[in-house]
Amino acid sequence: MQYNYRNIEPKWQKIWDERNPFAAKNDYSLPKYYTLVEFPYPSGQGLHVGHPRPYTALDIVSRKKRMQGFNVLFPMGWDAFGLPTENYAIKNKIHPKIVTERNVARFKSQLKALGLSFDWSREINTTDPSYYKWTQWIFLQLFKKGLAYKKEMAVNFCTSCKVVLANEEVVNGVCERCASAVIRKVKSQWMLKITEYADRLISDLDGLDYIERVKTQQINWIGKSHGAEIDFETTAGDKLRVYTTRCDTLFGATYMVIAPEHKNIEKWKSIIKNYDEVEAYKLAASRKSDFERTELVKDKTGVRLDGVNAINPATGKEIPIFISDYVLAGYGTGAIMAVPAHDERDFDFAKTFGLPIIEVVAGGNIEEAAYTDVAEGKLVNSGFLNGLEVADAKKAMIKFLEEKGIGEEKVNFKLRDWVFSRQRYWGEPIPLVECEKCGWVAVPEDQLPLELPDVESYEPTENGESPLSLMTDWVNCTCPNCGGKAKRETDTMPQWAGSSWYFLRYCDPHNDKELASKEALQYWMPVDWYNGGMEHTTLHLLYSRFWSKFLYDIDILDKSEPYAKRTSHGMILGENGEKMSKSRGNVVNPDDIIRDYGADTMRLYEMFIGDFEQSAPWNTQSIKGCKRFLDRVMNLVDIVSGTGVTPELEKPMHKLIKKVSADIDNMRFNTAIAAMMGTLNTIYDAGKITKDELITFAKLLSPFAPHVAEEINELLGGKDLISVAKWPEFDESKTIDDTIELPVQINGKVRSTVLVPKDADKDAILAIAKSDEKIADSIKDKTVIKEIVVPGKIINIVIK
RNA sequence: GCGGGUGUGGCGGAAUUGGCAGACGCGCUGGACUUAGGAUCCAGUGGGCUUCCCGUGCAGGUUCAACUCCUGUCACCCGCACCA
Repeated sequence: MQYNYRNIEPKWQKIWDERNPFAAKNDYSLPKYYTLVEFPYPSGQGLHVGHPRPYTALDIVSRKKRMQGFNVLFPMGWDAFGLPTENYAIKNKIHPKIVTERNVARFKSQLKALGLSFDWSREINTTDPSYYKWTQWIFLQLFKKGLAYKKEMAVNFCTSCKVVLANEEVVNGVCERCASAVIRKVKSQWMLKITEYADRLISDLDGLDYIERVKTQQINWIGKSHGAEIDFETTAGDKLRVYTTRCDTLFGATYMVIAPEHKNIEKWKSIIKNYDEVEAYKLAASRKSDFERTELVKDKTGVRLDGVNAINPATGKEIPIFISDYVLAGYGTGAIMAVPAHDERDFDFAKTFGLPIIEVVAGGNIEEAAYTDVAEGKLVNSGFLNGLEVADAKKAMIKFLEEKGIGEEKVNFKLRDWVFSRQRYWGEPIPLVECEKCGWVAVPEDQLPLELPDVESYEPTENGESPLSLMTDWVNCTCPNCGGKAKRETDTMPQWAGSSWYFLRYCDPHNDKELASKEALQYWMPVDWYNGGMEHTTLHLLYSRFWSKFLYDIDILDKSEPYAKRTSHGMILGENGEKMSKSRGNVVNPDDIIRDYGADTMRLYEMFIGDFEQSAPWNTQSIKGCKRFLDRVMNLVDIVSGTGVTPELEKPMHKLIKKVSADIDNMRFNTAIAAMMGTLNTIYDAGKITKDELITFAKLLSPFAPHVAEEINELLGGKDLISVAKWPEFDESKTIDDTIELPVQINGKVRSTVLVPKDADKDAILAIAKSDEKIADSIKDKTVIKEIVVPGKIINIVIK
């Protein structure tokens, strides 16, 4: 039976569209399963073959769960605010809304051509005012609870374009579009206090089924560290506070370093003798990003503050103070005590500047390198700490600091608050007004959504303000509080905002009273299985968990964690093994693949390409194998005869059901397909198959290649959709062979294999092994030292 | 630099988690069918000095047994907070 995918794929897609068998039901008494994939940013390039990999994977999971009787929610939408659309709009003078509509239409038709079982009736779009009304509403709740605040922040500013740039738009320190110098400009920005949730974001990971590397990456990103803050007296008559995780090494602090932005520099201006030099260094540092600054370059740079010294509170000695850009203003107190003997960065700096290196923990060779091991070594040269282990020394030091009132224990996080302002047009307007009398005031909730006004130009303004700031009619307003003169906030939200809660909207996407009804949220949440890229592990995943916890705290959600399970797929690389990108010219368009091989083949290949969690290079040649497999499966329709069980296929079929079911649950799609290929070969060897067996085979195949499965089912007389048929079950006893082939090793090398009954005991197995001709030959005239029999696994005879 | 990960035939990968390394597929070789083959079918396919030996980035170690565990080392990939 030849099959023509160009006819049958559109045919079944149309039928699915009409009958809508994949819509999630609003019957909350059914067992539910919520599968989620990251909704795409609808870029101008359309889908590339990387997109369908995770979509197909969770489509397979969703289809299987439906066939197992679950009420499945598997939705799709568009994360459509963002920079590329805005830049395209600026360049081509087209409204970003139009650009977005176009891109969404293209993406949607491409996704539909893949036969994905999304519930399209729940489609959402973050740029839709009926959606971002609730994004704004959540922001207002954060604002009202004091979790949104304004802070001076450095931003990238192109001196030529007069535009605030994203980090990505800064390439080698210059503007991506005009190659002019980029400076760090200080602006007042809205911030969200995600750091208040830092502890919970770590501890609540405990009960969750996230793959391990996602958990560790989150924990490390949040970066909880235990340490102490210590005050150092200075010769300027004031104090300089540092944060350290190694307060035990205080006796070894031979100098101090403060960040170039540290406020004391301004304060000490009159007593710093080399202020010009310091100022010049500050300027140079302002041109670097944090990333460039912490990158360990060969030579550390810095300038000593001539005229001010600090006093080490442990030794009482005067030590110099430097500014250097390896110390960041945003972490800890923006100042450190430098212990070159036990910190690599301090060691390098001390070597460069010829500063004293004093060993205070024995165990290393500080002539050669800093000794940073905290598990081993005792304190030396450290007064009252001498002889203590590092951990004990830390405790003793904290006690000392607290008694003297010059410091205390302190927990610090690497996690920083979330910069929530963008000086851009294509984002959700921040629904706040600044009143001359009342300060920042929330736009009343009944006035939401605060819609994005139409502007003439999407370019940010001369001074780096958002394009919205030019719309005086829109900006000038009255204060909702006192009725006085007020101005609207003209910054917009980052793209992260809309994606921080979208999974909640899917639960009840058309609700105009609430972001979603309480019942819908109680029923559907949490997401049972969320798959997405590793690149979203630290930002999107953390931001959305943060918002969920906040919504839990204000009683919108009854669970504080949004995702019960999180997995991550590997990237599909170009044929040359490099990341697919337009600039590398190695992008493969799924449209071409669907045209030449069909959607089922494309789906199958993307799942067969390798371990789902690992990246794999695309190879158009290899697709043929998947096409051949589907052709051969279709051909079974011609040899099918009778009903019931074919004796030689009974066990292979039961094994296959078991294997495919387990592999889907464990996201081992590649081996599930390999098993189906193997069984198909067995069927061909047998040369026959019954109708019942072929239908079972089609059911197992249907999550992977749904069009082919539907077609086979129809050809065999099936009236209902196989996509929602009952998933096959297996009989465990029929998956076990009566005899097992066991390898027999001599001295760890396989010399023969023997067939043993499945329930034979060790002695029986050994006897069979020894009666094997080859084995008997090997052990005669030799001394047997040891005999190892692992039933079901192996026999190893050690001889001399 | 910091954090996370990967390394197995010509290629993508598999190996029940310490038990036959290379399942399944691509490619390749030979054959069948054919006017034709970039279709289909059949057989073979890690390497070598082929009763045997070697082989999972590299160097050691533990074990009856190591792709799997331990120590060291090299290479590559992803993220680094205004790309999404």
